[in-house]
Amino acid sequence: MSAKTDTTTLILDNAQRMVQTRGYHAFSYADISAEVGIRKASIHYYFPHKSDLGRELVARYRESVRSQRRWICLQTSVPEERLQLFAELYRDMLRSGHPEAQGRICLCASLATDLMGLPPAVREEIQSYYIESEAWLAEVLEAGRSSGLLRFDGPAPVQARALFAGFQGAMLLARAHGDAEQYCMVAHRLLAQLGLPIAE
Amino acid sequence: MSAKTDTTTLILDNAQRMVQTRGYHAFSYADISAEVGIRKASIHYYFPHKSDLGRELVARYRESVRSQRRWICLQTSVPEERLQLFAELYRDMLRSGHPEAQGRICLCASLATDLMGLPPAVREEIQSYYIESEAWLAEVLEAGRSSGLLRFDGPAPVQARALFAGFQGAMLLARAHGDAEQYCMVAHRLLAQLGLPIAE
DNA sequence: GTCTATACAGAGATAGAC
DNA sequence: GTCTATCTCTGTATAGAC
Repeated sequence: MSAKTDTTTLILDNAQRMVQTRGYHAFSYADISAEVGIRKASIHYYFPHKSDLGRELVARYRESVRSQRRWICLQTSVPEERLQLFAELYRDMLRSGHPEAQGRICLCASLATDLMGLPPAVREEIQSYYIESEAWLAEVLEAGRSSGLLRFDGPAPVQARALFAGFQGAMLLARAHGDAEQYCMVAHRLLAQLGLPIAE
Repeated sequence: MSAKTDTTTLILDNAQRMVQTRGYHAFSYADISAEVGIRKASIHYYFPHKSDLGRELVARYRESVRSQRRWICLQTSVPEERLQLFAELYRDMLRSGHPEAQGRICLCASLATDLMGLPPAVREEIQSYYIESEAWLAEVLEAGRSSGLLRFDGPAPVQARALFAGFQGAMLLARAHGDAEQYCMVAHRLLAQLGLPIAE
């Protein structure tokens, strides 16, 4: 219950939710102001420019997902289970929010759309997120193949990127269809193709 | 050489390119004005509201892709080859533009990010696009499985959605990595997983 | 059809008081 | 730290002349 409730965190939390649901260019300092309960000008005290806010948003998100991957590695050392738990991170994002999920997708999937219209500093954070995520998946895939539990051809980094692309796209599709469960079905299928026994 | 060059088409072409590269909220009537060479106010003659422009954009795109799918069906009746050609539609989008591809992704992938901040009429067009595309892929997949050339488990519509999600996500990733060829590698891997022989 | 001119709202941002 | 006040720029949209 002792969640951090300092102003910086409140601003970031609300900004992140809005980017995940509406995109970078569709939220403003005025929107945050209304949610957090302080005036527009006060937000500039914490984040002088919107690009500062954007960069910090991605940096924090990267660190958060990184820490969730570490958590996954503590839970299990079975490659299939690690992939399954990773898929569930994104499932939980889609489901999060009020009763009927509003549909939050991966922060970086949302930002990747506007990529070309984003400050360079933000763009680089996004690229790093993708590189990190794909590298982790590649490691897990390779471990699974070595142990004979996963089956796929070609280099693990390519398979990792294909799997990751599937997750990112599945989030977009699930939200467009207005049904978070569509994500789960697709994720399940993607993992099953790797030779996973029926799980979850 | 007799491409339509009427003003309506010019506006739509430029607007589409900007949405595909920057997103819906990151282009304005002023931007189009500069590209097409008429004043902002004149654009309102063709599209009174931006939402009118957005709706027409997706409707035209839907029809265009629909017609390209028909073209694919005329080229070949081999399921694997149809999937391959479909994947190449998106590859060509990523590559299109000036020498070094600027990275145009699927119009609907771009719009799907801002989905919640879009006029309902636009949102419905996008959903229809996804439903159509997935239905076509499901048909092709089922035909391939029947003929013994493709291998996958479970219902074809789910596999179709997983494949489509892979394409959409691969476009996002390829652009984020700044390399359209990454899309090709992922698309190739996605198709190979369906039991395709090494092609192209 | 295309123009000039203008209205109006919202955006990001700053100055300076408390 | 947070406020009020203000600024400038941009975005969407309309009116009316040509």
